Amino acid sequence: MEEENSLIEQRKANLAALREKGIEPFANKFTPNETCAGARENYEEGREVALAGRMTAFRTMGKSIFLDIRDGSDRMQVYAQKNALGEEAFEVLKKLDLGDFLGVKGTMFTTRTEEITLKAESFTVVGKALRPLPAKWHGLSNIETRYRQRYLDLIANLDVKDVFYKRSAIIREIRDFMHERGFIEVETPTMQAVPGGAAAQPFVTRHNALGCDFYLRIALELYLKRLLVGGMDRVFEIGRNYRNEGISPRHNPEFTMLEAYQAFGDYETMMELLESMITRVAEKVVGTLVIEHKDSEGNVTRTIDLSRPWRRVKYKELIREKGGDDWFDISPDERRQRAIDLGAEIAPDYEDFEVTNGLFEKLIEPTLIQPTFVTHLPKELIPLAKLSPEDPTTIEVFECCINGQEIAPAYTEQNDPVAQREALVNQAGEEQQKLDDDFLTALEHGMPPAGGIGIGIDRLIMMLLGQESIRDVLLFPQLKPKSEG
RNA sequence: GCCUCGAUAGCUCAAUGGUAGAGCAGUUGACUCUUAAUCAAUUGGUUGAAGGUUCGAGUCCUUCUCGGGGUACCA
Repeated sequence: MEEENSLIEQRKANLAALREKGIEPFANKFTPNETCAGARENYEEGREVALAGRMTAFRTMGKSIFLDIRDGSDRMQVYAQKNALGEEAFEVLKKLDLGDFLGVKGTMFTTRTEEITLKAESFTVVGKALRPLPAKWHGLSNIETRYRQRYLDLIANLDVKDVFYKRSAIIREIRDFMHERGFIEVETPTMQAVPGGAAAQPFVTRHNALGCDFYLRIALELYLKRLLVGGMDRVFEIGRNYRNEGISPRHNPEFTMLEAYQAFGDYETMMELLESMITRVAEKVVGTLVIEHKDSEGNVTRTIDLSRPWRRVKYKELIREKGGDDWFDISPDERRQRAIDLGAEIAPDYEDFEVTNGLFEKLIEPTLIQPTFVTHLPKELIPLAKLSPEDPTTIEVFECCINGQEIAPAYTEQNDPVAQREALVNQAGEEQQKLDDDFLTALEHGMPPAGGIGIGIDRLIMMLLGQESIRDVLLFPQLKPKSEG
């Protein structure tokens, strides 16, 4: 990026040498008639093919050369002989650098070591690499370079590439699933005048022509509910949320969320939806319901069994399990002390329900490795859901935890505009959702009862693919820019 | 934000406070079935940046930059 080094100068010299011979190393066009994988599948001795790819290995044998080219599908060995290509072309080939893009025409054959190989009859240089690629054997392991220059990571580490191919397959399966269930996919504003639907710090941006600030959305919820009011009974959106908060192995400032709303459903409808969706995606993309997470040495560190049915348990039961049967009978001060004694970090300004929730988030959630629907959370925690008739201090919601993380919350959505306004106005705790009057106006026009769910797609993918950091399922995780000089 | 660990050749890594090194790739040469090709020779460094201590600093100290982990914030 900065000053030249000798490796780059060498490659530039090779580029100039090619041009001097009248060869344009960035040829405008070479059209392969097959992929490397296709050529392997359709192998037939003597079959003529044209393949193109990046040269990733180069083994000269005097008057013959073995080299590898790689495209998006696979690798293919190419065999080049001096007397087949002609002396001039052979000399050109010898001056190519690892990383150059090459088109090769020739015929397929099998070497003595039984490797399917393309015997070159002609080749075209279609893209010259002026910088060296990471070493082929040690690969690229510097974490910062892997994230800043993800393209190098994708070239050097095939398992990284596999993660992102699978990420694509997972999202595609999810879309197919939702469409089969009669949901339609919509797109709602990412720039919002009132950032609602969650209580997170937003990013602010400025619209010059309108002369006002907008917020990047922190949730999709309130716009999708407007669509329920409008008669779109089953809607979903897969989109980016932005939260101006800390970065960690489980948090990136922008992350992908799926939210779905189904009119005349409730939180139990959403349980069935989530179980069906995730088990299907796991079977189709990962090929199993038993997910193994491994450490860097390949030892299995945890096994997640997604077989149905998943555990269902009430929030208060889990709290009593961890905090004692009398947890809800003792005084708030005693609860605070007990939470601290148990090892939960409790800030001095926490209100009583936050103390209990601290116990849940710090000491219970991380232990929920197997899929678990935690239901009936205290009403103070979520203002957008309906109270539970059997216990009106709680709401009809679940948080689905897998792999020690919250993967998906779902509610029986509040559709009473008066109760909704009250819940938003009277929110307890530090963080509050902003009051979105346009949303409340929409509710006053009548929203059907509905079940709604939000699925953290990145965390879901981490769980399914055994990745320990959200950065390893995001192609370009957020990093601080390198300062100049 | 706080705590902590780290940054050495293109890549992966060494180097008691005492001459900055290895493998790979690169360069030159040999070789028409190699595939981490092999063999021979060889180039390559402002040790993340700036100061300081010392006869002497990659190594010790201070500040800064970037990154990893933890923690706080994230209903």
